[in-house]
Amino acid sequence: MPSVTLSDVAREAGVSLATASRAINGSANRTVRPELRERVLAAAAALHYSPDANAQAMARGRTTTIGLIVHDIADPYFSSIAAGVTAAAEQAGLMVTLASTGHDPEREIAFIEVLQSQRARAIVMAGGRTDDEAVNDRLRAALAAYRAGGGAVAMIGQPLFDVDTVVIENAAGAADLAGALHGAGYRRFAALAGPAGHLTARDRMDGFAAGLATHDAALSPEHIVRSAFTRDGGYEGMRQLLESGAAVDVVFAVNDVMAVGAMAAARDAGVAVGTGIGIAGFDDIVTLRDLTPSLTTVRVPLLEVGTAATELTLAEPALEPRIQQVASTVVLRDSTPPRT
Amino acid sequence: MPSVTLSDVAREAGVSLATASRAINGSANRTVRPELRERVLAAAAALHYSPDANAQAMARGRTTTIGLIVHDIADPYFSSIAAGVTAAAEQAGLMVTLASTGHDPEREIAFIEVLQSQRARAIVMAGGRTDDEAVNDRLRAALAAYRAGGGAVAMIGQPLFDVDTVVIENAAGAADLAGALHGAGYRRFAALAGPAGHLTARDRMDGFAAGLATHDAALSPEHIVRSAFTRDGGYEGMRQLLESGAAVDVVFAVNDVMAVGAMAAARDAGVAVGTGIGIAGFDDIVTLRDLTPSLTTVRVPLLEVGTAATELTLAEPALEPRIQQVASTVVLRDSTPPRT
DNA sequence: TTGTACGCGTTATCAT
DNA sequence: ATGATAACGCGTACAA
Repeated sequence: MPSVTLSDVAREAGVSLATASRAINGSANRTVRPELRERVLAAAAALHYSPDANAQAMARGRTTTIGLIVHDIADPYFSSIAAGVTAAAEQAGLMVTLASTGHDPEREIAFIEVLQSQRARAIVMAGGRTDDEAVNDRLRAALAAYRAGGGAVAMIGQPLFDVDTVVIENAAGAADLAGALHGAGYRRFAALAGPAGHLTARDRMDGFAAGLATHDAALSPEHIVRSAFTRDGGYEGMRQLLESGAAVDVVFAVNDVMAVGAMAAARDAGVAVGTGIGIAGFDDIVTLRDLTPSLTTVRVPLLEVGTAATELTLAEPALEPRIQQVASTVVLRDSTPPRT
Repeated sequence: MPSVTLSDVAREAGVSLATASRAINGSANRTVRPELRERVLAAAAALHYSPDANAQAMARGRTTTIGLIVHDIADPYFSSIAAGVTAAAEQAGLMVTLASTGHDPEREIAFIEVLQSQRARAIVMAGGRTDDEAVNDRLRAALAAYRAGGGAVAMIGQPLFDVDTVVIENAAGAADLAGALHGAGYRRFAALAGPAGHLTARDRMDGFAAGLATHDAALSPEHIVRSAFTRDGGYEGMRQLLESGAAVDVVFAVNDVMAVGAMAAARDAGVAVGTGIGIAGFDDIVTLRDLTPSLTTVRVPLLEVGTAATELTLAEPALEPRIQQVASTVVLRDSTPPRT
């Protein structure tokens, strides 16, 4: 209601609007006498002046907003990334606008358009993509339109959209994991591979298989079960695997939450995780570090992934899309004890 | 760069700016002939027109933004709330601006001011407060200034700031938990009480003690240990408790992540959780539902808390601050098996 | 139903 | 160093 404007401050201080503006934003060349400056600041304080960011955005032609689009902010994978993004954004003096899409590409597109309307400086997009090229094309188009308007974009995951991307070493990490498990004495492998079209899941599976191949081991097709990329998917997949009576000594779940579901399924089936059957995941979700047995996984520095993506969008635009790899490292824990 | 404005669209469609505006925003009384309307929409599509949200905000005098302030978005407690807020916001056609403060009140205040600058419609603030009245007063002042500007505020936690609040039944839930544990046969209680000034921790402790009193049981002071409101705090507190050689059969940690730390400490000390010593938490963090043994806790419907808070801010402003209780319910699990 | 013109709160250009 | 004043992109009385 008592929306006090810069004009009010100027009048109160007995100076012109221009001077008030200069005194307050204190931009580069603040050509304003200290005396007046004080008067203005005092007036502003007295009137409880709060600059209107929207008006500033209009006048300056640029906002102070960065958009973050994730599949599900309640998922620890994404919330860790979000923590990195908010930290980097604050560092840069930006506010982050959060969109949680519930895995719906339509909403991703809608949010991109909204962020474009807000004239957000940049958009960070996280979350595994699928191989649905119809959807991908529309996403590409939305991003292209946004970028045409001067916005920067950074993706997190795999380099799919010809924009700056923070690439998570899914294949390499999974390959390393395969090697480590083989080194620990495991020989009969199975995998909870996630949904068919899921690219992250696919990369991890491919990497795991490649890693096994390095050691003359292999993953027979009947030991690969597909299910949702979620805790319940992991549970269901593991249940099926156990029910099939497959002779397996370790199972790789393509992410930690699926591994958690798998552990639960094993327990429910009376199979001891660790001694009875090994289970490994991917991501190293912090909240899950105290599971029993502790979960073997591949650590992805999610927080840094978030900050890296944010910084990418803030850097000088490059001609070529930048690809920034972040290393993933194997963490062997009790869910895959050495097999003698 | 090729920032196409409404004027461009109007010109392209051969109509006035006003008509273009009416045709596109399609507000209540859209007094525009279908024919022209089509022309405008076609022109907008052809030119890839994207309305400038900032300009709209200025002209309309209100934004489409709601702010969310949390302590740490990576914490599952807050990310669950955030999920509720984003969902409710999308429902209402609003974008949420996220601030993760790292538990720093100074940054909370700073963010409130930024959100005020953005002219955000509302602010949802989550996160336990302390009894530091100096800080609380400054927070109160910042919120008052924001509200004076016409913004709505909803807090999540305890009714501390004379604003609409979604109150989590900390005391009642803890009391119920105490009763349930007593009913399960536990008699020698201990508690990891969190930091001294932490109001949420205090409420839960008070409730727990009250619940015990109902059953003629009690919590002796030497069985109350104070430590950080975190996983590591729980670990450390439990370690101290065990080291002290206290004769205890169940320990109540004032939140789930502390309980997780406590479980880890018990294991490291060779004490079996469940059969050896009972452990209970508070919150029922979803990601933690697959712990072994499964954790007895008090469920707080965090997602609904988030949506409820959001809806409170969007409702017609009331004269009195609204207080909305959300029920918390005891969930007995394997970490506190019946004691015979 | 449509168009004209003003206002929203700032920044920035250009004189002074 | 300071002050008018023109943008910025849009919504909306008011007039036609």
